[in-house]
Amino acid sequence: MTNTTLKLLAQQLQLSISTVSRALKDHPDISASTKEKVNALAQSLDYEPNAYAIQLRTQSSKILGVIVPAISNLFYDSFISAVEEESRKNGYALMILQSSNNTENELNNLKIFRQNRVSGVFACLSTSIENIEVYHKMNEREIPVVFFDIVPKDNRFTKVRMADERCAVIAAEKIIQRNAKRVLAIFGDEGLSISQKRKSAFQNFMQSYSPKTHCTYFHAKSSKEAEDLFLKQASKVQKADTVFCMTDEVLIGVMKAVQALEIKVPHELGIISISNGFIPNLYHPHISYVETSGFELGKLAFVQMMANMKGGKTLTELTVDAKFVEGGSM
Amino acid sequence: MTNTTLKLLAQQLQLSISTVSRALKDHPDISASTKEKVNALAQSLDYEPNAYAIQLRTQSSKILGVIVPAISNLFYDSFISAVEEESRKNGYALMILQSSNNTENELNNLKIFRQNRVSGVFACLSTSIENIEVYHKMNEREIPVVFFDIVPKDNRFTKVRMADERCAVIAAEKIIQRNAKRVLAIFGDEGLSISQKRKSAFQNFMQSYSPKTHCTYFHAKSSKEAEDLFLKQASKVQKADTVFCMTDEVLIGVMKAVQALEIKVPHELGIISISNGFIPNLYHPHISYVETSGFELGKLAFVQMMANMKGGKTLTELTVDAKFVEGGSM
DNA sequence: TAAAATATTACAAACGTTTGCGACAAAATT
DNA sequence: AATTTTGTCGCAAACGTTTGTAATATTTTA
Repeated sequence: MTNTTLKLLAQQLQLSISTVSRALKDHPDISASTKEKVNALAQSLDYEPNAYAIQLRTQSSKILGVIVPAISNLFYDSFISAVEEESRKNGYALMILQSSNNTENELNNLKIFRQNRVSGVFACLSTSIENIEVYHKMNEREIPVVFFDIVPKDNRFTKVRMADERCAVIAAEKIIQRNAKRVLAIFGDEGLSISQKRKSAFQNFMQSYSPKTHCTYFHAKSSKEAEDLFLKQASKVQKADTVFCMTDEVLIGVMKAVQALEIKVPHELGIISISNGFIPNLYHPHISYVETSGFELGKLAFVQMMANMKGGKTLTELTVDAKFVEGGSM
Repeated sequence: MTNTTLKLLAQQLQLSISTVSRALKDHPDISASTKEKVNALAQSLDYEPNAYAIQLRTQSSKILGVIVPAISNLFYDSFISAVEEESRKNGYALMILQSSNNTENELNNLKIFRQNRVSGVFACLSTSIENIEVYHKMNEREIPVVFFDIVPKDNRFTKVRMADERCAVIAAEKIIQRNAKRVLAIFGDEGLSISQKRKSAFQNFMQSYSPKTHCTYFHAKSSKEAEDLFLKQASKVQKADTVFCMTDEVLIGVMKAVQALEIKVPHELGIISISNGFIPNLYHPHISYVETSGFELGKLAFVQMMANMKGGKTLTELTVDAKFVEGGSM
């Protein structure tokens, strides 16, 4: 069965294509009576406008692109979820591609976006950073780019991200409030700037406000690494009374070790992490965490995208603030 | 800056549009020398074919639609991840929409798909089932639909799903092997057919092969429900020595209770679940589970989609088999 | 009643491709 | 030398819209 088009409607109604087109969009030029007829027929033949033809004609698509390192990721999928929700409300559809943290994929994805003439892209940089030029190419083509989470330094772009340093500082505050003596702080992949930022913020805060607290710092790239690391530390004579986990990955590893060693939380060990909340709430007691909501970030990113598309350039770096969520682990 | 088009290339090279078009796709009619020239210019002006124009002309898009209840879901995101990977390899891009288990959204999403003339859609039914007619509309328009996970009974469609009954049977086998005396079996939402199927398969198997084993059956819609349920059961005199968790949700709830009660796994309690593996591996010891891989399901779904698009109708219901993964909880 | 204003509809070009067919030359065949 | 084949390339239509402008009919105004 062939799709019904304006032409078909026009023929059946003995009208011109343009009249039909205008009738369907309630154009004032068209009389009420023909509008009725047109709508009735369109309904019964269930006419659906061909998005491609529209986009070709109007040179603007109702599609937004999203590039994430991975879709199966606790943080990103809540981001996507939020963006999708907002997009749908505003008549946009999403095209989601994953880079798998691979530059080649990322470039490929961008090409697909350009070829599909998306009207904007949300991008989370893959960890290899040399490839920012391509994003300029997008801007040249007047395709706004909103970076999220892992953003470039270049301030010619619009960026939204979590208040990374704040997260670490809030965690440090709580640790000090708890009156911790020996702290084990495990951060994420040392190569990522986000790890560095959070680490130095944490370190500085601890230094300034509680220099007597003994802190040891580590990095872990995977939950396995974090688990091994914690096990090793736990076998030492001077055990930590508090552990800070920068990421969900780290927390997962630590928790496995904690369960294996049957350490009592929070009596023997206080735990605090940075997370969107899903993982921390898997345990008993719930782990206290500083919340970084991909959901809110998504909402914010969408607002920025709209601003970019409507008005002129809004080159800003916005951050969504973090808040502490009390579990029972501190 | 305006996008470079075939027309532009043609003008600059003093060639016709058709020649340029053919040159770019290595058509045998075109001489090697002009192919070179065309490619060179296309390269330097970084020409990108306009997907809309192509799709309008060829009446076939390189876009596949995916409808999932929710993107942020351990199972679905691995499905999406797999489909995305396969799609990219085959030159397709994905348009992902979430129904939020809401019929209205689902219909809306389908409309978007039709308007964007996607060349196929992967759909997971939202739990309200009356709306299958729309999918017939898709088929009438020759847009193949591949259902996954939650599929309609109607066998005019192509379906892929997990071997639901098998999963439950495998779990039952393992429970019998363990020589369990008292089993607590907690299934998912009673309203879902998948819960019913798994339950009766489990029940039948236990009846047939180990009638002496004492089993109690429950349903839980959320992890909180499962947690409360387990807590209540654990306070009884006759405690279960084995618990079966049909879903991740259930497992999460049970594990919270288990941790709260400081029950020793597997000595005091054996645990087995059905899962894709993420949640079970969060605990120590790892929870044994029957694997249902969204990933494999995604791969399978894609193959079916391609078959549907190429050849004629392949109306089959395929299932991906399940396998037992040993953790330390049994 | 003629002129002007308004209401309603139609025409046609354009968006950027693809593709069947025809045009023309050069090369090969008779 | 006349004819056929082959190699290159261009013309033009089509995909389904949108939209500026022209055309016609109807009403209002002077």
